Amino acid sequence: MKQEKVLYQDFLQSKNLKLTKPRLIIMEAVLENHDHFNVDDLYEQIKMKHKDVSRATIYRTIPLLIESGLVKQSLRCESKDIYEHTYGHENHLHFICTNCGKILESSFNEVEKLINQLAKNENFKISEYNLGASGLCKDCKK
Amino acid sequence: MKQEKVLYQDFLQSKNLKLTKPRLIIMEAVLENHDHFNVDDLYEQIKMKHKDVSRATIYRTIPLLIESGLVKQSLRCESKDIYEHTYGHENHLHFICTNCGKILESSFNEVEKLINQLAKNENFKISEYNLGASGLCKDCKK
DNA sequence: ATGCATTTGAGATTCATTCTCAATAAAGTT
DNA sequence: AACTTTATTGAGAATGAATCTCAAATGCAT
Ligand SMILES: [Mn+2]
Ligand SMILES: [Mn+2]
Ligand SMILES: [Zn+2]
Ligand SMILES: [Zn+2]
Repeated sequence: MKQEKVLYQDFLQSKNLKLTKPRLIIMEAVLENHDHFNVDDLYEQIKMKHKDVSRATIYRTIPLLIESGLVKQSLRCESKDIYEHTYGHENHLHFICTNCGKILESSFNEVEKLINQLAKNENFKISEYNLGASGLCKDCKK
Repeated sequence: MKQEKVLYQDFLQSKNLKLTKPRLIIMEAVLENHDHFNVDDLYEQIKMKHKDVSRATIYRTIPLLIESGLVKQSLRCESKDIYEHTYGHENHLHFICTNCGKILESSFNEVEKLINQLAKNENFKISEYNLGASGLCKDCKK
């Protein structure tokens, strides 16, 4: 919790970026949110808390959160980019139900190893995994 | 080559969809294209051949090609949806270079097995895999 | 050929994301 | 605490991919 905050602040300083109120508000919202979220979700979440930040600023700040390692762009849903906060969350893959939209997560230690091997064969340096599948969840299967 | 054409025609008939000139032109363009392509790529490719089809029709036809199993939505690049034709192409994963944009492909038989197992644990029925990673290709690594 | 339902093309529309720019806030200096 | 400099913000305009609309064209069964 504190850890991530410090990480972000250090990141901003190292880039000579100012520690502004909106940047802190957005970071806190992101850390509080343990789901997959899009920009509008964040915007509403922040408004609920009686804080206020414009959409433009959220759009501008997300790349910073990504570069600092707190957030990852994870999926696309309903033609919107979806994010999730990653610090402290293990790498995982997504099973997306095409019927109800539910997103299941599943950890992928072994898969990771295999993919690393494939990347090595290609002489490719992975910086981010993007693994998933779509189909039907157990409830929608019948 | 013929195989796919027949498959597509059968699909259209089974859905009571008409076998129109634009639908055939688009299908042929897709089959000739062994790369990853977006709608504009297809549009230009078709225009080169002195054929003519509107963008609107391409947008409308791609879902049909996907449903018929000839095409798969594969990636997003420069905020455009990217497709590739799948019939006859083995399942594969994508390594995308964040520096030069190059896309490497790598087959994933073993990975597939592991993911199938994970899906089984979740009682999830996979209909489409979506596997990849971003990072630096061998040329951009230095 | 004729008639009817489907499909097409052109342009309008939508909507997520990015951009612009005047007003504001951060942070360093006196 | 007031002053300076420079980055950042908010509001709304702009962009652009994808979708929609509707009159004209086409496929297809008779
Ligand atoms: Mn997730
Ligand atoms: Mn591919
Ligand atoms: Zn479901
Ligand atoms: Zn590269």
